[in-house]
Amino acid sequence: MQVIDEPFFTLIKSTEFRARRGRIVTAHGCIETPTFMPVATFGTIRLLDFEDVRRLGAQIVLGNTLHLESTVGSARIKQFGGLAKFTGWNGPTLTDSGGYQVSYMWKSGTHSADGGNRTHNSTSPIQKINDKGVMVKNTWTGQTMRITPQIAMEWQADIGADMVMAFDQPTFDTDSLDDARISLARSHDWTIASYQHWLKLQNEGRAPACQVFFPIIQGGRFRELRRESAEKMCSLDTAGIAIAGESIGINPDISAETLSWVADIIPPDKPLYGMGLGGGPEGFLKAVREGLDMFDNTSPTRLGRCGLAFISPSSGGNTANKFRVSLKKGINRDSDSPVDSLCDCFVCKHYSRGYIKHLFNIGEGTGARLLTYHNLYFMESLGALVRHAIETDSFGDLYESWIEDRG
RNA sequence: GGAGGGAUACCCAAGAGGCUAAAGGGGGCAGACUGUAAAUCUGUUAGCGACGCUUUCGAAGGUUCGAAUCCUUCUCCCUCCA
Repeated sequence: MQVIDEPFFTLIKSTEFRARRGRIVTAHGCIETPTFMPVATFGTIRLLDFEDVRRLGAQIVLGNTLHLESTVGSARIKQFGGLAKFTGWNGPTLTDSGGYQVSYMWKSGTHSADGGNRTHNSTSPIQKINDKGVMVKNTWTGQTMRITPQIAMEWQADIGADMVMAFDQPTFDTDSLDDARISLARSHDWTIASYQHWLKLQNEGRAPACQVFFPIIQGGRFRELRRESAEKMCSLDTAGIAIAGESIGINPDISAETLSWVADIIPPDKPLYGMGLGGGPEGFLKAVREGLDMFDNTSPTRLGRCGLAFISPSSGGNTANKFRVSLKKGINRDSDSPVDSLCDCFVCKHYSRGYIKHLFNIGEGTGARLLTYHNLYFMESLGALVRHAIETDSFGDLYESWIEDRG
């Protein structure tokens, strides 16, 4: 692993609102921010290969520690020289710890708050959660796996991504203030345990020298908890900061509000990563406006597989339709128009809506592949537009042209 | 010419006197999709002046309190034998 002289994050330009232009330097390459990061949960972007991923403009991809450990295994990835080499991507990578999966798989069963412990139904693969960690049934092998903050960081050290995340516990938006406090306290304990153990791993040379750690701000829908969490997470001497939870992942306005609650606490020299930031193009623009530098979301890939494509305002995209069009709808049967009239991805250059509708009708996976490619290209292009706009002091104009003023 | 089998909603296909406006698929339409238990899931799919009414299981009659279901005739399709 090469040694890097440059700082991990450089703030290139601050601008109107809180939008800012930055650059992240990793051992596997630079990342211009703000940027969208495609999700390669199992070490692959579903239906694409990494040649596609490079071509569509991705700068970094995500892997998920729980999914990788449950399948190929972190030890084997280490033998291959780390995630970037193993997958052939060879570019910057980030791994999520699995904390999110634990929480939402737990939540998907019948659950109730119970002193920070939750009772659950038997269909959930999460067998037990307590302050020390989690017992999870491996969905692929059926084996029971133990996850603690320490174990999660060891797996991430071996997987060897450029950026690793704390093993946290997301606060549910539906939690009462008392439950949210309990959950947040555990999340903080786990994050600090994650960080301390990761520092140890790095000192021992088990974690790559150029790997960096991100703690995660939680706190759900409570301003005071969000601020408390931000203070605590930012007090750690880490290269970056992440913010997460349902209120980051779902509604763009709530995401933006949540970001605004903590904006003054985030140090300007740390990149801010919105985990699973939802809302597609709208979410992206609104979060950038509140100072977000990097974010990921599964929607471009998942929606693409389900027949939904992102479209720009030039093709009728707006906040009401979430900048989406469904290529499965009958109205597209006779359409020889591209998915998006201004997009210059190979899908929009060569294929019509009618043809893609036909591919979905016959159940041919190529349709899903084409939309996966388009959607990721779209998000990466939007990132490039945003960066250019910030550089040329026109972010406000770009924002207005996409997000209409609704009173 | 003779002997069987069949016809059910947009399509395929269950049902063999009341619990059937009619299972299940497909297709259509609508909706959802967070750090991917997801190329997935959910709802809906005769009509209307909708907690009710009207029409509907190839067609026309009949039996019955009640028929997609039983009987008669007719139409069309398939298989086998001449």
